[in-house]
Amino acid sequence: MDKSLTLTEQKRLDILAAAQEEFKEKGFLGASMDSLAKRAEVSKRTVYNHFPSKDILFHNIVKELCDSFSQAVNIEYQSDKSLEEQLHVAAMSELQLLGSECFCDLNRITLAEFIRSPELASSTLDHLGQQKDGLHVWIEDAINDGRLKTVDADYATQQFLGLIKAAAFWPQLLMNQDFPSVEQQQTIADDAVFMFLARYKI
Amino acid sequence: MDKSLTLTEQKRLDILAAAQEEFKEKGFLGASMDSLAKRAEVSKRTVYNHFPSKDILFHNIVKELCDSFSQAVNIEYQSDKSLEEQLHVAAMSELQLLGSECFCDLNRITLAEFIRSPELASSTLDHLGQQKDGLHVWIEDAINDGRLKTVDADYATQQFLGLIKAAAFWPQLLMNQDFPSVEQQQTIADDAVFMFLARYKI
DNA sequence: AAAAGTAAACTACTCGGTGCAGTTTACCGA
DNA sequence: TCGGTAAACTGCACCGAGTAGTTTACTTTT
Repeated sequence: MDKSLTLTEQKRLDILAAAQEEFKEKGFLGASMDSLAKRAEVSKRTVYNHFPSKDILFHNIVKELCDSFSQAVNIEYQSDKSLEEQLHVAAMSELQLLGSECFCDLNRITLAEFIRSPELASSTLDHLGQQKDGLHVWIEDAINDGRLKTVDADYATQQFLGLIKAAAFWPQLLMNQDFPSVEQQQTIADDAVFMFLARYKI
Repeated sequence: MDKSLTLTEQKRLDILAAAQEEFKEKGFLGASMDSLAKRAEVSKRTVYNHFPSKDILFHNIVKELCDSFSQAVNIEYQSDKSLEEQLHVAAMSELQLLGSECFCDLNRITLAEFIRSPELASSTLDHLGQQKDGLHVWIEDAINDGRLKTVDADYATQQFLGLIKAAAFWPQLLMNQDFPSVEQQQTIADDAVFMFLARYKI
């Protein structure tokens, strides 16, 4: 075996990559198995040898993409550091995630289908095991440490991420806006931290 | 002419109503003209007599729905009232809009298609003439009146609405969450106003 | 030689859209 | 109020294109 994988595995990867593009561009219904096979430079039969149906292929794509983000935003509460500093790191790390190509791809692929059938959304997210958001845990820890007011951590997480996504996610997803520059990201993060702590810091 | 419309107009409205449901449930690609005609209790030929193609029918639906929201959130800056009070009114009025059945329908129908083709999004929004957001103007006025720090009004509007939508729009659209109760809406509005003014009030 | 890949034809649909013959409705002059 | 005409509606068959998925007969990899 030379540098890399067996041919079969390589074909499988080609198919997954082509399917990801196809689904991203045309959505689940619009994607065609013929066009997808052509894209992967693979016979259609080979596609069906690897993935028995379009649905199964789609779920594999979604799962693969989700797995690649299972780590999510990892932030550990540290009682010896300032809340500002820690939250700023969290915000920048979230911004980096939002700006990453493949995270955006995942959302383009899934959100359109999720809007149409929210039950599919919840079932998919359940299946992936709702990884408790790192920020959520951080807020709980900060509350328990007596440094944040006692509030619903879910709700507060929503607010913090909402501030960031309003500037660096939804406009890009829906309106093709450019992703913020690094300086703009700093501003977005600063503002989110400031507003959040203005409301919740003790 | 009495209250009721001519039969032709009535059929037209039946078709539009059925099409709206069909598109909402199945999306543009998933919607079928046959199923839609059956829903409207109308011959398929009649559908095509009123609307020459599926695309044209779709655009009519979108336009109709958009028009019904052209007023948007109307808020007039008043220098003799507190910023808190005015913003709170704006937030509650935005929340009412987000909670309205038909606004949600519009978004279910359009956003899924917009995610897939942002150029369609911007062309549609251009065509509808981007009504300058009332809140945007309000912020500019408040800045000019020297009561808010000088900032990009677009960005600040985004933040304010982001705080609200994070709790009362996206979770409902994507995860089928219940719309916030009136008390929850009060909390959401209070928080958004507080955090916004903490950052921008002079 | 077994396992996997290939191209192309094929099945059994569904869909957007059209044509048409016959029926219903709206309307207008008498 | 009546009768006739034009326009609109109906149902159904039909077209061409495209779909997911299968089968076949053949070639390449391992």
